[in-house]
Amino acid sequence: MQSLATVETKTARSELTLSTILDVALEMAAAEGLESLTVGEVAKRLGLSKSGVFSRIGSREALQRAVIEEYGRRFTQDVFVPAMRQPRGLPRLNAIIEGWLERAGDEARTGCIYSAGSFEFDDRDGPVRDLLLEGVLHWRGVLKRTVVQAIDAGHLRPDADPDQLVFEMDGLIVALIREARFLRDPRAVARAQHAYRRLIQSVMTGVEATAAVGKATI
Amino acid sequence: MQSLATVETKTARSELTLSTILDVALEMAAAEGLESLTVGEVAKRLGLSKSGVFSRIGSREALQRAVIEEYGRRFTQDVFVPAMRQPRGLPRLNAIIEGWLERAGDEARTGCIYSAGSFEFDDRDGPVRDLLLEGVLHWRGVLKRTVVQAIDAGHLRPDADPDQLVFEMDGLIVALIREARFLRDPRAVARAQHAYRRLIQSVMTGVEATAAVGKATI
DNA sequence: TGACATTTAGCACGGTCGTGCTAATATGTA
DNA sequence: TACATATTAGCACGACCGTGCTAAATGTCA
Repeated sequence: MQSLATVETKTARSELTLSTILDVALEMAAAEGLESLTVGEVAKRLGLSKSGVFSRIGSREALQRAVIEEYGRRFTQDVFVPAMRQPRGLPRLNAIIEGWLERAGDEARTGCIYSAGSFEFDDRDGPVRDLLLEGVLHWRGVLKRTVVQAIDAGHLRPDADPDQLVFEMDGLIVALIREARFLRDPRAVARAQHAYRRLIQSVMTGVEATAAVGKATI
Repeated sequence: MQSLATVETKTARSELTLSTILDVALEMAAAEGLESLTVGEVAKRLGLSKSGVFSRIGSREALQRAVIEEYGRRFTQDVFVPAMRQPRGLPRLNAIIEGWLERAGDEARTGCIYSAGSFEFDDRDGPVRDLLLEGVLHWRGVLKRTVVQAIDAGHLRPDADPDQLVFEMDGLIVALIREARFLRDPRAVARAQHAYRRLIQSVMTGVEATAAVGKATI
């Protein structure tokens, strides 16, 4: 009973350090990958001891999981939440991809945990992979619903294949990140935008849809 | 002088074990990534001692480099060499992509060193990254030349942007590999083929070009 | 068969990793 | 101020890493 209260007081401090741990861990994981996320390195960057950090996070894997979840929250906040303010159909779809490409372009420096993680954990089963997969599938689900809505609204051709479109759009993000980070081509974002424009135009229907694309400045 | 002869005799045995080392290292690197390629694990899989393996390879990094080069040779042999037998222009381009997608589909199980390596070494400079980059740029160069030839031959529209096309095609491979390995979707190859067809048709010119695509059964 | 060169094994070193256990410190309360 | 409690540091353990050094095994040739 009182232990609950004391727990709350206890967590007051430690949660603050926990959140700073998360911050630095997120930065590390984004820059160098989830696998090179290391307890000692996090501690060093914070000026803490290794065991001090460890006692907060519980385990390395728990830290990885926390990082993934926090990254996912921020991603949703940055990309999907703003796009939801756009009207259904093509405008919203454009807003999602526009924001996504923009963010992926920024990540040329910081890195994307989900894209890099897709290749780090394509062969390694376990909770971390599960969490990554869950995030990817979630966003693809949102994307697919948006595509379906665009079809229903008559913005996209009724014979368009939503799964195919989702594959190509999500693939475009991965391709963009590789182009920017590995090949270090500053034109990567422009190329991805160009590819998206071609893709969407090949499944668009009428004139007002074209106007919508223009409005979104894709 | 005689030392040269003795060197040749000496290498007779060791080169055999070296090539088996390379074989197993290639398999490991393809399955789990270049970074998780480990001297002890290679030794264990071969029933050799760690130092026995080490004395052959010189260093871990040298083994990684050897693996990359051998992988590149095989890739050239499997994809580019056969495609070169096709006539210039679109037929050859189709053959390259067709073979590439096919191979990438197989790699759903084995893995692609260059694709995974693009994300493993996007932030880590050094000789290994240089070698990976060299390979990627080389194939993209071949791909670009082929695209230019297809434009010159009138198969592709003269205003087509070769660099943009190369980005999209190479990106498609990366997207396919992620789709197959991380998301484990068996329809990945079909999706990538579909995407390629749409891409190429958006830059094609006439009727005989369409026939060429059909001939290549893409 | 015996001498020799080559190839492999044994072993140790220093390093980093994740993770427990225990002591010291900082904090909040009576 | 003194005490209880929450928070962090210190330290050690076992595992694995790459890499040298030295001895043993293996094959080759006179």
